[in-house]
Amino acid sequence: METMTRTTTDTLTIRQMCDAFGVTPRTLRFYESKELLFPLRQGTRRLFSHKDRARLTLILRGKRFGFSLEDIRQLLGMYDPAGSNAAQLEKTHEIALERLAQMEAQRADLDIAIAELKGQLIEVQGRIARFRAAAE
Amino acid sequence: METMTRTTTDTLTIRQMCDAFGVTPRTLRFYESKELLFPLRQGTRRLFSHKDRARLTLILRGKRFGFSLEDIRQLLGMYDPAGSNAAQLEKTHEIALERLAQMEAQRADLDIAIAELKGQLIEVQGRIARFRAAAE
DNA sequence: CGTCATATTTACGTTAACGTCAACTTTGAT
DNA sequence: ATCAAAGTTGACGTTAACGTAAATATGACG
Repeated sequence: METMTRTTTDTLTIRQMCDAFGVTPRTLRFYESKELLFPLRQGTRRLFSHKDRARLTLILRGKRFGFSLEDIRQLLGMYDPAGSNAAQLEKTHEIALERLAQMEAQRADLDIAIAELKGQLIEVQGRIARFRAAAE
Repeated sequence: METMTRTTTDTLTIRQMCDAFGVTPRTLRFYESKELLFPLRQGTRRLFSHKDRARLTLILRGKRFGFSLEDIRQLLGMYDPAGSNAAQLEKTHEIALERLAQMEAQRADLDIAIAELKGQLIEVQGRIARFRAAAE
């Protein structure tokens, strides 16, 4: 039969987590070691909560934007209730403002790049067409 | 028709290039070794043309989007007159279409991330405000 | 109970993208 | 002519972000 992972809890094993997000166990353990994820333990085994899943979503998205794991770790502080003192909150706020500016700049940059790439695409298509026309 | 002997440097030395783009000599030499740049030589010294500058602009932008140098190298093929045969052009076209899709996906993703980040910012600002209110 | 799949820790290996030195050579200015 | 500045080629070092392999543990199942 199948291994019935009938989980009454809303936590995922490391394998379920990997399947859900398309990453390897090594990656999840690595992220935990870097304090990006904080899975619970059932004995020695990791159990990933909903919160971990939310964080992993943000981590992977951040990576797609070219952010380093350290950048991402600091950003994740915002989603934590951990900011228990004023100084912490202030710093988190500062970092977030900085990242926001970064991302908006990146967005503008991206628009330019997309426009240019489209232009070049048309160019290349033209060259291909002329190639074909000359081929007969 | 036109005279072409000018003293105005149409090319830049490696140092001028570094100052203009905020990179190190090592980086430029590295990019050359990876066939991303093709500076001319005056004896043993490198001279960077306008074309090299255009390419470097694209390289640095690509990096900001999280593309690898290899990804970027392939994309740069589009800006070359090097696509001398049909197969080459076709492949370049294919790669460009792929990157374009990637970038448009990234843009959509970025919009979501920006919106979420703004939401969290408001949250954090609220927490800070409450902290201050409680501090008196 | 023994087996098997799944998990864990430890630790060394790998790739990309440069940094950093060392040991020349070249060139412009004095 | 010389001397410092700027440039060159190796070649080894470094960091981030994992990969990979070995030895061990644990829990479910027949």
